[in-house]
Amino acid sequence: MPSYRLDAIDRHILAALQRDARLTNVQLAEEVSLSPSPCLRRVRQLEAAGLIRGYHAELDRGGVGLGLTVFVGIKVERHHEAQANAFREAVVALPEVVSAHLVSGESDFLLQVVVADLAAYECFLTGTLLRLPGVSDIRSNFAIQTVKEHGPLPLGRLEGEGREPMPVARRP
Amino acid sequence: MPSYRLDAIDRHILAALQRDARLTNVQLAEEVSLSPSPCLRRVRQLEAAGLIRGYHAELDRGGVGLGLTVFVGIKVERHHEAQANAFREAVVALPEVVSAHLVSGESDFLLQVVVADLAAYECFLTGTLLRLPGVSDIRSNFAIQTVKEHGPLPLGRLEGEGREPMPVARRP
DNA sequence: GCTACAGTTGGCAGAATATGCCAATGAAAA
DNA sequence: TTTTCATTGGCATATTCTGCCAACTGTAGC
Repeated sequence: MPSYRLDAIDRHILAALQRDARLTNVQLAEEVSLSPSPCLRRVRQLEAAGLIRGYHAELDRGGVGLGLTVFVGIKVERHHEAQANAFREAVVALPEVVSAHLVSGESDFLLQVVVADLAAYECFLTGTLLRLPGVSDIRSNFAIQTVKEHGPLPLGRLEGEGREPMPVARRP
Repeated sequence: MPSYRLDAIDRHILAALQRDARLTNVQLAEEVSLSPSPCLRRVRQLEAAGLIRGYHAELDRGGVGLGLTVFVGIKVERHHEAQANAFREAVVALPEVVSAHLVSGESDFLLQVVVADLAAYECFLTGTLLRLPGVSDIRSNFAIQTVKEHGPLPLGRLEGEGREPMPVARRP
């Protein structure tokens, strides 16, 4: 289990696959100035190391009939640890919840919820969210306009083009 | 320009590609119980209709050295429309900003920002965000734990398995 | 300076896949 | 029933995937 170091080519590969996950290995190899064999090997290594967690199609939410995105701030009663775990597990299992983070600040959790319309959200809020274990307060912020979405991670911000810039641990 | 209607097979295709964008067309065809030819044709149609906006690799943020995610609420002075546009364009151009929405509620905009660490965020906040045009207030909520991320859109919540459920317009 | 060595690369070949074309199928309209 | 139209499945060819092996590069040790 060697600990992993990303060189410039690895970052180039990650950036390219982040932009277009359906690149052919031949295309990818050409983009990063490598022949297909070592390119594929690097991709497999990045996958095995857990740096690439998956490949996903990005869908048009409005187009598939999911027109409403809501950012939901939730406060929970922090008395029991078991209750907090129950809350987390419940949230993970909800298909309408696209992402959920424990955050600092006013709310304890920040959820991104995707539903068809306001009626569906009302149903989800009163029928599901408000009944989750330990919830003490919910604040719903509706997305009125999407300015930017699914932006790529800023890999360019890591380090220059140095040889072996950054030690990276394998999956914890 | 035929307006688009999703049937059960289309939704199945979308769900599968959302889960794993590197599925082979042969695998995808088998999963949706179609032969490769019509399967590929449907995928191409879904892409052309704009329902599939792209395919992206999901990276491990910590693994690539981007260990800090911050949700940033921003209030802007709403006096000039031109100023609001300038703000939007500036935000879109920032690589650290992974997503940005105009939202209802306390803040006007909600940004998701990804940086290496707290020092990088301090630099980004004081050197970039606070200097954006029209910003009047900024509230930073740090992600302490990621409970769920990149959850698939809940296509199952759309309609039953009816024939031609839902009219969908082409790209606006 | 020279040798041994570890890691990486590039090329090759067989298997699998992508993709355009055409006939066949099935359902709705006349 | 017949016509029409959209969709499907199969086929052939070009491209790609992927494991294997030899060559190369840079480093450490002698």
